Amino acid sequence: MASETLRETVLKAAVDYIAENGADGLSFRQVAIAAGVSHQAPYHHFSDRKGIFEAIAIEGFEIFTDAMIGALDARPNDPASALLEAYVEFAVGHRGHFRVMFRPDLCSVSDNPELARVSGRSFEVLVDLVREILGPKASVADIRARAAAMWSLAHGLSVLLIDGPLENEIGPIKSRRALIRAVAEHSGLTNVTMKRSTK
Amino acid sequence: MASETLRETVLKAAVDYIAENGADGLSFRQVAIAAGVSHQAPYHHFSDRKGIFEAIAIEGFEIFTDAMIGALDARPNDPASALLEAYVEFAVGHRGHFRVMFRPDLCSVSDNPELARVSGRSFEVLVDLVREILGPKASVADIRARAAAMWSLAHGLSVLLIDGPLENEIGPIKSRRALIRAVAEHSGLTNVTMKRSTK
DNA sequence: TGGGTTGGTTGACACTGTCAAGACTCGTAA
DNA sequence: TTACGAGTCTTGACAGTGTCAACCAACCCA
Repeated sequence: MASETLRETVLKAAVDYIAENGADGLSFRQVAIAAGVSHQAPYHHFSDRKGIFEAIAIEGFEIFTDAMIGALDARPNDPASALLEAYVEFAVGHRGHFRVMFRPDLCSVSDNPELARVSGRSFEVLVDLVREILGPKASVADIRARAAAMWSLAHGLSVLLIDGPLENEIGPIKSRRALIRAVAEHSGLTNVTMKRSTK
Repeated sequence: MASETLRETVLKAAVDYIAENGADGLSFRQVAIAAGVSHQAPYHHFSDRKGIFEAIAIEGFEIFTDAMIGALDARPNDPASALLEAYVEFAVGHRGHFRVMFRPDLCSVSDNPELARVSGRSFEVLVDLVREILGPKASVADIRARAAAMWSLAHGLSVLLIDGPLENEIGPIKSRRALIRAVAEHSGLTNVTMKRSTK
């Protein structure tokens, strides 16, 4: 039990640090001594520095997937907007996780099967939605392109928001939700009607 | 002269390293000894580790802006697509620069006026285009939202491409240019007609 | 009772960014 | 010619980092 709490303590401290300062200055040792434990103790819970990032990413993808599914369930008649909003709100609200999840130099999908599984599950939510939007007659190429477009828009907006350049250039953002909706409007990717309903 | 070449050598070596391995493992000392010089020599050309990243970012934004302007000049009747393509191609072709330019933890715009200037100039290219597309009657809010949407789409696609997850999930990409065009098609952000011509 | 697993410790290693001080090579002024 | 000062590079040191190795203290179960 004590071990479980140490693992969780380390994880939480790391996520908080990354949300504030970015992932790169994170010190294995500092996290340990901040948790009141020797500099080597975390090694019993994480294989190495990378192991912490992988654990953060896995936790992040699980929260992320649930958030997207929840948003789609809550707004079934505006699914693309709901997904976009859920994506960006997750990134902003969990930037400690988000900053790690898409950084292959920190946590490689090819090195960790569990990470590959949960990140794949996230992507499936998007692809399933695209299939519903485009209908059964859509080509694979179209599905890929549409998924890439929606993912790019959501991901780009998220990154530009949490890393700061967007606010830096277009000025302070009063309502993030209003901006997301306006971006969605202009993109042409939302406001869609389903071509069929699955399940 | 010899100093100039050392500065350039260090810069080039750093960019190449980052393109391969990401920015975080970059070692000031390794770069120095790889250039055949003492571990302290680069300090006469860069104030500190951050100084290298700022120099890379400034160089990157200059290339970036030129690339976008060149693409707009080359395809005046399809400017939004031209910009999107130029953005993504720059990111892929100069990933060593791109990986640094939008990382405020590595190079902060607020700490370096020159960096603020060149990054602002890049953004102006985008906003000028949006103004042309939307016409003189467009509201500020619409211009902001449209610019944010185009930037997000381009930035997101770039990040997902160079960091790998896109190819990881949708499978191998035969023609990057074809994918970019398909993504542009699916979004309503390209295929626009100018509402007025400036200059 | 006793051995093995689990979770923790201390100590050491090479490597990092950075500070401090010295050395070499110049062009220019005395 | 000589002296000097700026610019460039070197060597040496320091604290902090990730990681390896060995040791210690519980605890569970045969």
